[in-house]
Parts: sequence; C-alpha cells; structure tokens
Amino acid sequence: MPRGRKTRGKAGYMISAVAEMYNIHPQTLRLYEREGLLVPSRSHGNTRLYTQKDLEQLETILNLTRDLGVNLAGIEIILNMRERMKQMEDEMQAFVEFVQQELLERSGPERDRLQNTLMRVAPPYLTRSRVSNK
Amino acid sequence: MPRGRKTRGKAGYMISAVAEMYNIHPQTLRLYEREGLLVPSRSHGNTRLYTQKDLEQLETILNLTRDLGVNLAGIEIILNMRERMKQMEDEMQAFVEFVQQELLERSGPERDRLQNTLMRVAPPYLTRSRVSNK
DNA sequence: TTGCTCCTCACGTCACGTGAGGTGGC
DNA sequence: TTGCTCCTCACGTCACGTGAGGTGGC
Repeated sequence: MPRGRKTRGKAGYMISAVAEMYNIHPQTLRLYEREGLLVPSRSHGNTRLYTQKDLEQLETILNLTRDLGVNLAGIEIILNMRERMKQMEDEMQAFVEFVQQELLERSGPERDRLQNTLMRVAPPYLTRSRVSNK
Repeated sequence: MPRGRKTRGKAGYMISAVAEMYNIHPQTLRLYEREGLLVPSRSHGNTRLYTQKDLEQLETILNLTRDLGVNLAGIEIILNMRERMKQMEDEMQAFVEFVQQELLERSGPERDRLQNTLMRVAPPYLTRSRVSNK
C-alpha cells in the first residue's frame, strides 16, 4: 500500500513511480529530459507527469541504450528516423489501399495486371489482409 | 610525389591513403572494421583495400560520429535503417511509376481521380518529374 | 513532519580514439 | 633498406549514469 502523495494521477505517473516501474534512476529520467529525448508534461506545481505515450517512448529508449548500447545522440536520430519510416508506411498504406479499391471495380486482364504489380511491389503486410487471402 | 608502394591500385585505396584523405587515424579504420561498420576487401597479401563504395560508407560514418556524436552501436543501427528506408523508397517509386503508367493510358474523370490520389499520397520527389510538371 | 518533488555539482565507469611496440611482405 | 602493412596492448578523454546535498510544495 503506497503511503504519502499519490504517485499516479489521471494526468500521468510521477517520476519515482516511473523510476520504480522501469528500474531506472530518477536522475536518469531528468537527464533524458534535459537531452530532449523524453519530455513529460508538468503539473501546475512543476512536477513531471509521464503519460502512457511517454512510457512507450521510454521503453524504446531503454531498449536502445540498455540492450543495444546506443548513446543519447544516436537515440535521438533513431527516434526521428522511426518517425519518418512510420510516415512513409502510412503513405504507402494509403496508396495501396486506394489502388486496391480501384482493383475491386475492375475485371479481366486489367485487374490481373494491377493485382500483379501490387503483390510484386507492395510489402506483404500491406496487401495480405485484403487481397492475397482471397 | 608519393614514394614507395602504390597507395592506390585499381582495386582500391590502401589504409594510409584513406587515413590521409579523411584525416583519420589508421587504427580508427581498423577499429571500424573490427566493429563491422566498414569492412574493406583485402589484397592477396592481406592488405586492406577501400573501394569508392567503402569511402562513401566511411563518409556517412564520420558524419555520424564526428558531427553528430553517435557511438558505434548507434551507427550500426542507423546504417541498417537507412538501408531499409532506401528499399521502401524504391518500392514506393516503382509502384508510383506503375500507376503513372496506368494514368497515361486513361482519360476523363478516372484519370483525374487517380492523379489526385497520386499527388496526395506519393511524396513530391516521386511524382514531380513525370506528373506535376505538366 | 514525512516523503516526495525540484535543482546543481561531482565522481566512477566504460567506449572510443590514439599511440607505442613488434612483425612481415612488396 | 625503406616505408608501408599487419597485429595486440594500453592509456586519456569524454559521455552517461548515479549519488550527494540542499530547496520547496502537497
């Protein structure tokens, strides 16, 4: 039973709660914030509040630094690249879905040709659900 | 005028030539090789030979470590991600080009619809050359 | 008051880069 | 021979993580 001040409000976790959950020093969390890797919001009393999204970011950071030995400069770059890759995937996804839509409205050799290209060119995880399973 | 052994054969640059070109210690190049970041081929006498491709890889590495402060673990991951992003871009490119081809064979509202989607969804650098400039 | 929060400063450790030292082939 | 190559071992420096010390608000 936790005593004292609540460590978890609806607005997020306080620093010691996060530190305990991930077995990490509170100062390290402050370091990550100073480096711009993980910037939680603050309460009106200036206390850090970590949201669920912050915790996911933290897990990524810990994976990179603890398991893979990446330093903070590298982590920043990798997080940015991840973001860009996600965007690219989303664009690809949207585009593929549109062409699939076109596909459904056609028939005959043209349909086969489109479908062929889709399978050749689009990553499997984008086409599997709608096209190849049929 | 360089004396002694040739530092540049048609097969590639020897380590001291590369070291001089990039103002880097030969031991550092050996370190990068040991870490798997930059693995040149070898002559039959076991001498390292750096190709043009190796030098490009080296420039990327130096940019990451010198200018951005990324450590070697991070560089390895970033190089891999770059590779994957290039692949994604190639796939995207091929797909967009195919749809553009389809586009040219159509007319009327259907063409407009396809073109619209292309512009909305494909990154500008993929469409500029063939579609938007017309 | 207690137990948290905030902050700054400082130390220990480890990775990276560099140098020395000794070898061998063109 | 000279000047390169190969290798291993070792040191200096710096970033990162952790701890101490002192403050303030719920």
